[in-house]
Amino acid sequence: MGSDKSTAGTAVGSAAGAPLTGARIGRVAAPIREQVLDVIRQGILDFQLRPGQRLIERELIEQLGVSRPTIREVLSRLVAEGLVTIQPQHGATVAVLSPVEAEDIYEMRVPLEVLVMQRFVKRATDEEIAQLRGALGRIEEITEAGSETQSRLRAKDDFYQIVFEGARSPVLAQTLQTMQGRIRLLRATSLATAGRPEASLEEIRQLVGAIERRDLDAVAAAATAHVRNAAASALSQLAENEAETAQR
Amino acid sequence: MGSDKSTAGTAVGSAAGAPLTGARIGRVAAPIREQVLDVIRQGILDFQLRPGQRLIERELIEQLGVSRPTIREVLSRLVAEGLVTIQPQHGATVAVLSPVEAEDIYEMRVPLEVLVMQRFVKRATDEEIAQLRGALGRIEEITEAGSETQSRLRAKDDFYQIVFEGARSPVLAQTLQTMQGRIRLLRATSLATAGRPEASLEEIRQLVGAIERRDLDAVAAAATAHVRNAAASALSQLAENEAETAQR
DNA sequence: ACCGGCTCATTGTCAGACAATATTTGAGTG
DNA sequence: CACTCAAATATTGTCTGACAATGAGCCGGT
Repeated sequence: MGSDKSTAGTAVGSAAGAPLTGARIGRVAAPIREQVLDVIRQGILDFQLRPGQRLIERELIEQLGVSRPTIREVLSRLVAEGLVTIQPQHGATVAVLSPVEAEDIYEMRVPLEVLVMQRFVKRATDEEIAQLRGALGRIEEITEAGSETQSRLRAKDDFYQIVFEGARSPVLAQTLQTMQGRIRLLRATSLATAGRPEASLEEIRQLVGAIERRDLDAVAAAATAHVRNAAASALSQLAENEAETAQR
Repeated sequence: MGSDKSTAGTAVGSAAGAPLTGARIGRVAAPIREQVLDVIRQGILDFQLRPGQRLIERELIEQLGVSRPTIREVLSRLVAEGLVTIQPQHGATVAVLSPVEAEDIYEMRVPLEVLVMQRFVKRATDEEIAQLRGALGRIEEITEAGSETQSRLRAKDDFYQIVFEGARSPVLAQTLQTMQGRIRLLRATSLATAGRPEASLEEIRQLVGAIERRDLDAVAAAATAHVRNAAASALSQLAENEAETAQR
């Protein structure tokens, strides 16, 4: 199964005499820990690893075929991202987002998302704006087809990816990306998928329209509305879940 | 010097027969890597480690008396905090903040700081507000005494500590704390200390006043002004420095 | 049926090792 | 004398193996 070990190790080695060609494309260096990081993060973000689930080092080692130091480094990184919690003598678990934290994150997201969207307006090329329109189109398709949550999430990720690129602010992008990751945790917790795809879509349409018109105020309004609505939807659903759980 | 090794190791072990007393207070567990993390972070924040300086694993190991995995874990964490940069096959250096990044961070800080201050107004106890006034007093003293940059920074840290506590939003607090850390890097880069202590002090006075009156709008205005001015000052100084360096 | 002790699972930390790559130094040449 | 190429060195990336210490669950005794 997971015998990825060989990936980096052997491969290129000492082939023959060809002295110049052997380099560049070989690209032996695909830092293992980056790969591991991506795998686990994706596992969390795709809900394969559920919030609250324990992440036992030995198991991860076996499944991924890497060594313990690597795993530990990766887990540390994920802690920093807020996707994993470590209890001192007890180990790592996939983070569980409390409603209060979720609310905070949404509240922080509002102004930051306004900022990034306005940046996009100011800095993106026409081509990038066109790409954004394209990404919107894909979201529309998926929503109309009533497709899986997974693919809609992915389409939205693409959308944001374009925004982040065009906004030319790595710091802002990274912060927002982390926040969105944590919020996705929430979605896993509340099983949600907060089924308001149509409303959400319309908000995004508004947003893209405002961006194309380069109307900063409208952009701010649309971004604010979008995040606020998403927050309201997610939190109410969460509250519901909470109530149910409590009743039991 | 750094023979902290013994801290955890020997201590409690297998003393004699006393079966019950050995526990609790002993507190053998002071996670080494947390200590290491604090030491290095503090080193960076106190300018002992200058931006751009290389952080060679072997040296850190020798100086701190811990093992390599520990060091690497800590460095990873610091990367996540934005205080350290790692270039793939080349190692870690203390992060250097570019003017562009700095501007971004300040811009993000504005709305977040408004948020945290408003939260403080809404959630802090009267006692906490009084503590804030006290912290302001200490900043005043230090400023009037024309004391060292270091102690003024520390006093301001205390001030913010109270704000973060009272705002009851760990997520927000952590984000802002990280940002402030990165900004402090900037200060080290531009040697700065941005000598505008009086103006800054007056702004903080305004802020505290608004908080005591529980005037949310005034709080927002004061917080915005404070961050904006700090940004302007820091960035202009940075630009100056840049120009000088370029001339040479 | 409850409490205490014991075993086991898991983490925290270390030491040492090896390969792969970047940087620097040095030597040879035009 | 400047420049290019090759060897030597320094440093990171990763693995293996080991041990102590702590927390959790189980089992037997009262």
